[in-house]
Amino acid sequence: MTSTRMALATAARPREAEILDSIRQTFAEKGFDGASMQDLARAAGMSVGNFYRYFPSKAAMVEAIVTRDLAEVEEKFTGIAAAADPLAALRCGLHQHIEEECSGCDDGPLWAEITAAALRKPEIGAVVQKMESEIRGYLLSAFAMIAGMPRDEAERRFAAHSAMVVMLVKAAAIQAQAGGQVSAGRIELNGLVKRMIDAVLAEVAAAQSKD
Amino acid sequence: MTSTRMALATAARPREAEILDSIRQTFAEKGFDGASMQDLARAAGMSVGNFYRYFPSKAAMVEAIVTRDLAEVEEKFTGIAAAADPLAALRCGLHQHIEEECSGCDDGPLWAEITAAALRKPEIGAVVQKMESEIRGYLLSAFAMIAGMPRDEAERRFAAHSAMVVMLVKAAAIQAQAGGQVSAGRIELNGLVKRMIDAVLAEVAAAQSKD
DNA sequence: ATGTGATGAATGAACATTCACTCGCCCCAA
DNA sequence: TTGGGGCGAGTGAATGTTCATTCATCACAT
Repeated sequence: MTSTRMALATAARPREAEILDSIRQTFAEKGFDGASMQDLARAAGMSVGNFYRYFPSKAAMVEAIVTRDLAEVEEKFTGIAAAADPLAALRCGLHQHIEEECSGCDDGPLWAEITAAALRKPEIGAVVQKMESEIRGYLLSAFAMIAGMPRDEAERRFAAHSAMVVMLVKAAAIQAQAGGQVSAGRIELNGLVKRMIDAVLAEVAAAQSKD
Repeated sequence: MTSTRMALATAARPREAEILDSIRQTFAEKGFDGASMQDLARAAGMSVGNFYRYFPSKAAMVEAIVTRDLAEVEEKFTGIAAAADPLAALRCGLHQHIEEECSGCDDGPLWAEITAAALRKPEIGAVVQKMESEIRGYLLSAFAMIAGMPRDEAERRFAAHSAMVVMLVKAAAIQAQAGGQVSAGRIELNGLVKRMIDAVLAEVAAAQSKD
């Protein structure tokens, strides 16, 4: 997804999206509280005063980031829902996401910041909350398709499974950016994360035959 | 572990430990960058000037926090190593830790902050890195006992497993503090986390019979 | 007296937020 | 075609606040 963003960076596209990219990077580099308004404005290539016209507060920035990412996620899930084999498509999509986070796309620091900020600032907590619950919603819809059960039954039986997938993906993204282990260790861990995700999906798929 | 800290809070114990507790809370409440030196000093019940005598920088505070927590972890692992059934002891210890993080002990925000800060500030990254690699080391030693293999073989085969356990425990602690889901949902997720940990441990234990 | 642990006011830098202002552009009357 | 006038993006200096860090000073036990 980052590649898409990068590819279009030079082309004509709404100003706000470009600004959003610079905000992402600045938050990732300096932290949520560490990034000053002047840092953010300068990174966006504009004056401080004008910057306030776009984002009156940091919470508004997080909201914009979340909204855009959520749209990308939704797109992916509509693709999965339309696939001939939703289970395979979901599995593949998740594996790919884990791969991407490991190399190239460095969203880990950004989400570490946002996660931490969400636990302190209620406005941000609410925004992040909403995002995660929407993603869990997409997952549950996919689970319902996979297990061949009504949506509300999937909700009852697989709420924890959806939460686990979200948690694993986020944790893996954050962990992938921790510089410590050699690359071999990271790859091994990523493989294990993928197997864990497979195990969660297997439990969902197993409900199909039982019912 | 928090309970231990709390119980001794009023009794006579080294000053630095008390200060450390107040620092933990302040970081958790205001964030790593959000907490000013004056905030930290006031929370510790002392003047700003004197505070610098104890901790000349925020990195030093993180180092002290990490060092103390690491000592607690080491204690737990020596207990596990001495147990009649190390697998059961490790499993039980991990489950208990997941339980604790869910209710009562709110270390989630603190570790979210430290994790985020570690990705930005190299000094903190190094400290956190060292802590996690030591914990992975304890886990690997336990794995070696459980699987009945030399320590270096465990290191080769289960590096990812140890990293996964650390990741799961941390992610669960952070997730447990996110206010969104009702308590029922949290408990379900905790149960699934425990099962995931069990699955990882089962893989380690399974190596025993094969070899 | 003297050393030790503690204080909190002082300093200058950095911060969030506002505001008076410029400039380029487009629409429309003449 | 032209020119004036309004509109909105963009500026950066000004204001009052908070920050990290230092240091002259204090209380007091020895």
